[in-house]
Amino acid sequence: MTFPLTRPHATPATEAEAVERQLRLRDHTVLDSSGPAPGEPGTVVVGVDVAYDDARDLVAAAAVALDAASLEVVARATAVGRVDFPYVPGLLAFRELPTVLAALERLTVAPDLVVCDGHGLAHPRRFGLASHLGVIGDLPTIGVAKNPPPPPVREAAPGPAAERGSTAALLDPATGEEVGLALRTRDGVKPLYVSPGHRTTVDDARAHTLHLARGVRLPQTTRLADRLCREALAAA
DNA sequence: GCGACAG
DNA sequence: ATCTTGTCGC
Repeated sequence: MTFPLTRPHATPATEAEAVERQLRLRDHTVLDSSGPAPGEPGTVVVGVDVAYDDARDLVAAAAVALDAASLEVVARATAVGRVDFPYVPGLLAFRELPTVLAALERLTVAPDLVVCDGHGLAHPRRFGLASHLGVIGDLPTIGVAKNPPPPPVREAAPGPAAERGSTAALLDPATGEEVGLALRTRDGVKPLYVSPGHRTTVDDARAHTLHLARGVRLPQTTRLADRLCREALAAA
């Protein structure tokens, strides 16, 4: 696949420059349109993830495409690159996206939805990894993270009930706006933190995540992409 | 001033 | 993210 308003993302030289770029891209985020319906037959859901090798300074990315109804794998792709931006909470996209984009370009099918391993709207500046990928690739995206977003985003008081499907709002303390959800995908386990990225809604993030995580905590997309990028890294 | 901080 | 065995529970 090819990317429209895209490409040659020169890595920012400083954190300040990265933040400026986030704020500029943020204006292009679309949050008032719903993505595809969960489990819609014929739609393609793609999971992306990355793995690092600090010793060799390498990063491997994987994109795994599933049929939204059957959850069968329909395509896979990987890419390996060099790490050229440090890990900075709030600026993950600049570390991971170049390689993720390379993997997505090698995918032979067009994603109807991309599930990212990280936050979307639930981000200190409302523009997490999932938002960034969505805008850059003009793709519907959602963010699914294993840990809460960095402050000032905070979880609404009573944590989610212990049952699968229960939620607690993630709020922007300044505006009171709901930017995502803590979502339990299995009874009695730690919740996931989901939020819309681009061309999706909070409820899309919730519904798709639940649909993709049947009997397991993490979405199938994330599990498969995680496994594949580790393999790609080991083979590099 | 000190701590917290997606992957 | 990554380094890593066994162990508790359904």
